[in-house]
Amino acid sequence: MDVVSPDLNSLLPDEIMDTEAIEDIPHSHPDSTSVQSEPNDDTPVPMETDTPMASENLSLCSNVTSTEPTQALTTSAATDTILSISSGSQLPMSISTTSISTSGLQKLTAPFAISAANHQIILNKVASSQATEAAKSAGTQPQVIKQEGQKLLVTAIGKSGQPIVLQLPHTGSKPGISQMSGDPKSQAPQFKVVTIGGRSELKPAMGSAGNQMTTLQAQQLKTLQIAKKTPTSSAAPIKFIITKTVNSKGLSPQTTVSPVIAGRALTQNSPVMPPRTITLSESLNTSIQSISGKKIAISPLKTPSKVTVVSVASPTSNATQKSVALPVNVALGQQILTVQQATSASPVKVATSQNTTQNIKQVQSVAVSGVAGSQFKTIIPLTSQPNVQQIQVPGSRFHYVRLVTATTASSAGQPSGPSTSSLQTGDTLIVVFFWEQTYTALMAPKPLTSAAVVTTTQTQQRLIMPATPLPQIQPNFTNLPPGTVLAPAPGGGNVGYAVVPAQYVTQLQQTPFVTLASSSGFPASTAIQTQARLPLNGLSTAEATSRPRKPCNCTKSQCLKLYCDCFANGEFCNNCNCNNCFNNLEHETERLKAIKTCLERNPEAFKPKIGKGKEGESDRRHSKGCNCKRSGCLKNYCECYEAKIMCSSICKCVGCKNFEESPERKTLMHLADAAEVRVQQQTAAKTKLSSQISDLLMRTTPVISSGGGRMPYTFVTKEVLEATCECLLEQAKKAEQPQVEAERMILEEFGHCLMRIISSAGKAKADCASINC
DNA sequence: GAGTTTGAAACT
DNA sequence: CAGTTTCAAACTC
Repeated sequence: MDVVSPDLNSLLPDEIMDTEAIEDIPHSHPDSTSVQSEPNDDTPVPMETDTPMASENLSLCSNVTSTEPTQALTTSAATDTILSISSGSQLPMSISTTSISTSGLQKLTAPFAISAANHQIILNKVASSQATEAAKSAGTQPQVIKQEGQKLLVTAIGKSGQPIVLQLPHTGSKPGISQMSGDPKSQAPQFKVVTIGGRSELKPAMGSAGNQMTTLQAQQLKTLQIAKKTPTSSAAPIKFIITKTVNSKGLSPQTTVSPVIAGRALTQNSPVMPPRTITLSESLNTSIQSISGKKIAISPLKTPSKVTVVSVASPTSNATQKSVALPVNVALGQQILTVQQATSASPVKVATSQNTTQNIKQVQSVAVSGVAGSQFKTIIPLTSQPNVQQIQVPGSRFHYVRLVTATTASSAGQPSGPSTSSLQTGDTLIVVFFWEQTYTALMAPKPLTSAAVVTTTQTQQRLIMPATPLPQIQPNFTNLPPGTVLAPAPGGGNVGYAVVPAQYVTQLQQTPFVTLASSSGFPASTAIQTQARLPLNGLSTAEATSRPRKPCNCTKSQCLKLYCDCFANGEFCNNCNCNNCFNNLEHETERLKAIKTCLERNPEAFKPKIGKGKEGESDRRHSKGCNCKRSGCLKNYCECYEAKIMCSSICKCVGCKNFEESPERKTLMHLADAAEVRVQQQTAAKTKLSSQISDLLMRTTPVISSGGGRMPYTFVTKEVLEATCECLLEQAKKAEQPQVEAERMILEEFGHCLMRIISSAGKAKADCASINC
């Protein structure tokens, strides 16, 4: 019953394999700077990242010591079941994924239970009903996972400053997370949604001891929630999908990453100190492995502060996937941002479907499934998860889900209630993971170009991160230019992450492939709108309008060098005049590489050259100083002058006239000020005129945009035009002569027609038939 | 708009 | 690190 293959055992650290030992390991304090449990150097740790840091182990395993390897579940006919476990390290986890065969599950006399010990999340089967009892004692409704035909979806939610911690209290033999009482005979596929993250009130579900809970609370542990799903008609094996794991503070020993099949994790690892390494890993390793009774390390969290990002299912086809590790390191000062994508070398089996989606809806969870039967499902716990908000974008096939903490959601003016899901099969889910309020996400062009992207490698999801320094990742993370694409999707990578400041989303929205900007129906209270101030209906926000950017004209640099102002400012080229531009989402790989190169050359390449003084502009100065020789620093060639600051001692300019007492400078400044005043006056006049016109239109058409009213022009339908023309012709016939009189009558009639149209529009009763001569 | 000037960025 | 080249913006005509 407890089966762990010898090979697997050899790969797993002792802490994982020996649950008894794990239980005995005391919890370390969150603030503790010492690692209480060091990884066993002698034991290869498959999921270990290359960073020798303390980490936490997230494991799916049996709480029972595996003494019967031969009992490992063998692949059954129903091979849909996939237990995906990913490694966050660049080293592909050989045991990263595990498939659970239905037959194997049937062998289990006891249901699976998720237990945690020694900061490890252990999904194991329970040999007794203790788990159920424990859960009941904890006051939680026992969650049942069918042994057959069920899919277990595990996800996690992170929050700003408090990444999800995949840590569970030492439950020992009393896993209280989920209890099983499934009907072994049931062939109907069922879903179990394991939500890691969310509210603290769910912690009792963990079934952990009181002291353990304390540890968990201190660690801001996110709870596991297993939602029962109604069985579906088709028999399907259990599918484990761990989408995200975050560890805010590492108390426990080793290991790293923990993403899953389609899960992706951005983990920031640091022993106890601020993380030195940021690992954004996508683990698509889907090596199917038997799990019955085995201990399976899902993804050990290697270090304390881990920020796991998102996890949108990456649709996979039935085709065999290649195991590809695509580490992309972005130098961030001393940090290394690692992006890893790994696909499974083994055929990925996907289960499906609309039934799944519907079932998930029943549990108020969001499942994203691919199309054509080959899909992947992402679990997004919406149920009783105040920190999850679905963002509906009318007209878009893509669904956005915002994962925020309650605090963030509240500050963002989010509705308190959980959002419901309306995802359909084939839809693409975009998870917006907010650490800060400025987080937002957008979809890459590729998914929009083809429906197949949903299930193929073209699918990309991007995480947009704020330009503002992240408490967890700063300061090095700030070196990343806004718009940095963290995870390219080279060679058909399924997922990509883009780090883009929210303020630039507006810019991106203006691009053809951005879909967030949509018509009415976009929730005004959504995070994206409130936080990123996304333009609506193509209208630029005040922020966008106040920040005009000159289009570049690059011809040779591909806009991937600092010659390009767009690139230098961390922006994507948009409406530029550049040629062969690579500064866009379509060239994520190249752009990322260029950014990396620039950062290697100058870690502060993307930092503002003009530092802000602490007390007003007088303290503003160029970070490097200028080197002007001929311009006298009184032309825009000079970066100091261009920034409207005076040269400082660090400048190496020759013949500088850009100093306080310079008469030339004063003259130029006066001229510039005068010109600026004129421009402002002109702008104000235009704005006033525009406002007056708008006001006039509003008065004439009071219901143009409210209450489902239609825009005035929408009333000018073909029928209306025809009727109007008939009226004019009729009037012309009446007039006959003289010509001047005819023209007058025609114009008058035209005016009458217009008035009728306007009147109809105003009454929101557009009826073309009403305009009759 | 074409050509020139300029200085930062990139390169050696 | 200095010198040179490349580049694109600023500028001039």
